Order: sequence, then C-alpha cells, then structure tokens
Amino acid sequence: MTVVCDDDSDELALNRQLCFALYAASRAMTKAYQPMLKDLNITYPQYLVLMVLWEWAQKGDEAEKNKSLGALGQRLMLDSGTLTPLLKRMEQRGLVRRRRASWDERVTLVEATDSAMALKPRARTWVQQQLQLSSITRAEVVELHGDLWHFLQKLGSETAR
Amino acid sequence: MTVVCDDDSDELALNRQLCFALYAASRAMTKAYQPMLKDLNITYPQYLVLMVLWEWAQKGDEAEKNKSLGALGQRLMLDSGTLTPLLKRMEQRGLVRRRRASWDERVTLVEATDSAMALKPRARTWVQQQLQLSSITRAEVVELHGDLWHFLQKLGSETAR
DNA sequence: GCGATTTATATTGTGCACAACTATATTTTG
DNA sequence: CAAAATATAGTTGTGCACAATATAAATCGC
Repeated sequence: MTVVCDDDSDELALNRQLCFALYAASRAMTKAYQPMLKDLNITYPQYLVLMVLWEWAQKGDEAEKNKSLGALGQRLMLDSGTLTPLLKRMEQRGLVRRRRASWDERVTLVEATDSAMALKPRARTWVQQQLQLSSITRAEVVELHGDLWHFLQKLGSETAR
Repeated sequence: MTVVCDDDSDELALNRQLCFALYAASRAMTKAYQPMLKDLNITYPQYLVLMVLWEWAQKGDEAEKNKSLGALGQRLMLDSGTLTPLLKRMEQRGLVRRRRASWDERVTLVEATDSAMALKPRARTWVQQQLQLSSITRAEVVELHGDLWHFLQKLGSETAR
C-alpha cells in the first residue's frame, strides 16, 4: 500500500502547532476554573477583571488616575468593545462601580464593591487547594508561566512593528 | 507612609496567574495570525478546522469513518454547538462539504473542497516565513509546545475525574 | 421485534473578543 | 484662541465558545 504524503504534511500538522497548543491549553484552563466560577457566579473574564480590581483596592486612593477602564484594558490586553459591556454586566450584578473622572470627563473609573471584595478569599482558597490537589507541581507552573510571559513579550514586540 | 498589604496579595496577583498568561498568550497568538487569516479570508478557528481537514485529505478514503464532525470536535476539543454553525459558514464560503454518512444517518461527514486545499501552501509559506523573521527560535517554540502539551495532558486527566 | 437507552448532531441563549466606527472631551498647534 | 489632532469610551456587527436542551438515529436488553 502506498501512502501519499507530501513533504509539508508535518509542518502544518495540528498537533505540532504552537498556536493550537496555546488555544487548547487556554480553553482547558478556563474549563478547570468553572467549578469556582459557578460558585462565585461570575465568568472567567469577569474573574480576571476582579483580580485587577482586587489589586487596585489595596493601593488606596492615591493612584486613582490609574484605575480607569483604559488602564484595566492595558492590564488585560482588552479594549473597550469587550470591557464596556462586561463591566456593565458586573455593575448590574453589584460587583463594580463605574463613574466619570472629575478631572477628565472622558475617563471611566472602575472599582470593586464590598460584595466583590468578599469574593477574594474564596477565590484564593480555591486556587490554593486546586494546586495542592493537582499532580502539577508549583515549579512546573512557575516555569511554564515564565516561558509564556517571555514568549508574550517577544510576540508583542514583533507584532507592534 | 504605611502600605496596607495583606499576605495574599501576591498569591492572586494577575501577573503571576498561569491562567492569565495562557489567556493572554493565546489571544496574542491569534492576533499574530491575522495578516494571513485576512489574506485567506478566514477566521482563526476556521484555520484550525482547515489544518485538520488538510490532514484528512491526505489519508484517502479508507478512513471515512473518522472524518465526522464528532472526530473533528475531538481533535479541536470543540463541541457541535461551536462546530455546526462554523462549518455552515465555511460551507457557504465553499471551503467544506458536509453530508450525512450512509452507514449512520446521525453522522455528519466533513471534507475540504479543492478551494480549501488551495489555501494550504499559502498558509505553509506564511508560517515558515514568520518563524524565520521572528526572534523566537525554533527550539523555543518546540520547548514551549512540549510543555504546553504536557500541561494539557495533566489538566485533562484531572478535570476528567 | 420493540421499548429503553445511548449516541451524534443540531438548536438556543448568553457572554465574550474584536474590528470598525461614532461621539465627545481634552490637548496641541498655528 | 480657534482649528486640528489626539485620547477615551461607547456602539454596532460578526463569529466564536459553551452550557443546556432538543431531535433523531442506532443499539441494547429482553
């Protein structure tokens, strides 16, 4: 039996594509978070927003200038087309407050409510437990995280050209 | 000045979260593919589908049983809720054919059209060029890919419990 | 062979992502 | 200072993802 197989068959094989590995791993990770997200009654992107707002809440008021929708977008690499409706949904759920900056009417300031702050310890506990229960070591996580970040930097500096 | 900073501030810091690194890297990768995707006039998930169909086209007809929507979903880890409308759009664009299997009326068989096969060399050339132009080495790609796949296996075996 | 169960796909509804565009406020510049 | 340029969000439209559900075909147990 003759197997027809041109020389580029390997080059574009799905299982060798970094792009697919990233795509699949990202979605698998999102799925792994679902039990916690369901418990907190939020979505995955909303959880990412909360992580930023939780950080901001610790910084006090001196850095209000940097607590805008735009700043949030820079941290998460998302634009207003994604964040505006997402934040409106979170506002409806009582998780965030939105208001215009007095010093610049273009700017929308965003902050976590007490209700949102209350979710933080629950998230922290769950994340810690999952890592302990997992067969994945902390060292593996740190290494993969570092490699991803390094990759992200290079990719960013190249696509910015 | 006293900086309020509880002891879990680092644990949930966005920039230390593997989940966010995966999320950001995956989206950045998708963005990096946009010039090619725009040229081929397809979306990123459609490109992933094509990579599978390109592989299938090389296998001849003996494996028709494994060229179903379900098999496609297993490869891409996507369900019918995502694939059915996506494939209908690709069918409209003349990129795929869909038909019921004669041996099981439930099964939808999927295959690339000639028009879709014609896109493969263009994609291959672009991917090769990008890697050459990039400051990212082939070794880095292979290592990150391996680590991601390894991680995906562990995550999959755990969430399957 | 026939009802119950399982399997494969399709449908429905919600929430992202993101490109393209709009609206408005601020800053810069001649 | 008025006009142009820039900055910041919001809006609109398309296409995923995915949970939940529906539909229909095949298989199983008897």
